[in-house]
Amino acid sequence: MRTIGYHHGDLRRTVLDAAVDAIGESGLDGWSLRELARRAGVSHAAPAHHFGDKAGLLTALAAEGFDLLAETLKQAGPDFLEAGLAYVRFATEHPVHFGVMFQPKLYRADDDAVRHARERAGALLAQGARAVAASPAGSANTARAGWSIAHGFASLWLAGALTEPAGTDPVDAARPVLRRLLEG
Amino acid sequence: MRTIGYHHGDLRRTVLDAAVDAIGESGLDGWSLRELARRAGVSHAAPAHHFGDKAGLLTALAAEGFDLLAETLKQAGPDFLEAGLAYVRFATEHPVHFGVMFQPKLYRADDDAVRHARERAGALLAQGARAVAASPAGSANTARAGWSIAHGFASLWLAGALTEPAGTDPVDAARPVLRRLLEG
DNA sequence: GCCTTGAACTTGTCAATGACTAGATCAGGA
DNA sequence: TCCTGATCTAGTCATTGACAAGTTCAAGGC
Repeated sequence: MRTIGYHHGDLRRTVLDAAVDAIGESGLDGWSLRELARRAGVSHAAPAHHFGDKAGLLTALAAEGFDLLAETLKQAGPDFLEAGLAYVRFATEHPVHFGVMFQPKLYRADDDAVRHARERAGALLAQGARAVAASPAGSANTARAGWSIAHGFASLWLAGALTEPAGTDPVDAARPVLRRLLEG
Repeated sequence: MRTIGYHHGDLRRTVLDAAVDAIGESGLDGWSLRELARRAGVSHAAPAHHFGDKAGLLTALAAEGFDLLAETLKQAGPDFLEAGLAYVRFATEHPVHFGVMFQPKLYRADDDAVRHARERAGALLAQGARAVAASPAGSANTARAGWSIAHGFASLWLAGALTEPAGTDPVDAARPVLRRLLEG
């Protein structure tokens, strides 16, 4: 990969990574395409070639996020608790992706790449959530309950709403919480 | 209340409402202070007098949101299921407030009004979540589980992630899901 | 009735941004 | 060698957020 000269060589990835950094530092409002271009050392219009506009960049981020989530869920297997913990791990390890993914108004949710990745993750998610279903009658609601509790815990954790001792691992903190759904 | 003349009479509320409308229509990126000023029929700098800057406006929105949530929870009483459904109702009836509240990077989370309102809502929330706790030992985690499942369901609903028949009431849809936490 | 005071709002301004257009550079294949 | 498409630069314009300074108005003291 070349880093100097007319052609950057890997601008798309570089800008994407810079966006994750910038959003992670300053939130979803604290970044600009021009700032990303400056970080990458290219002209202010270069990112537009790869992403079109701001929404296009977030669309790419969302698609990447659903892909990463699908991979994480795949490795966790079909067990509910493992899938739920994997969900929390993904969210806390990729907070920017997670934050963008579930705000469809920020990007083009009907984009092909996004839709495909989302469906792939959705299938794996349903598989994990189905594992917690006792009675077939309530399986749909049980699946929703499983997704909700994992998603809710991750969201609250990222929002800083859960007061935990500093240094606590979010996955460790999530385990006894997710278990509550199994025990009653 | 006067609507014409040099003094608007109720600019703060008008701009706040306009912000909710604008964000509801175009998302958290699709609005500007100047657009809100135009909608309210005042000069482009008028909103700044009440909110300082963009983050100031979102801070006011967040504070209002926590207040509204506290009221809703108060009416629901200490029962977990009722509190959880009230939480979902609040989120779906005030999606913009809800969306802002749990993105602390968008506003000044250490603002006095916000902190006060958040603590008030938090106390009521803990009360509702405690009602689901069976064993005192697990009560902290059970409370977290209750909050997580309600928050998660609301978030996924607002994100359009839950595929329900059109016209379904979110509170009705949430009831059997939240119940899963009680039944196991 | 007059003046003071402060809140509410306007006008003017500037750097920064998003988006667009046209053009330059480069790599690879026919 | 030339052609084609992808990649990036340079230039531009309306819009925006933020700030400074000035204007209007209401309410209360005298």
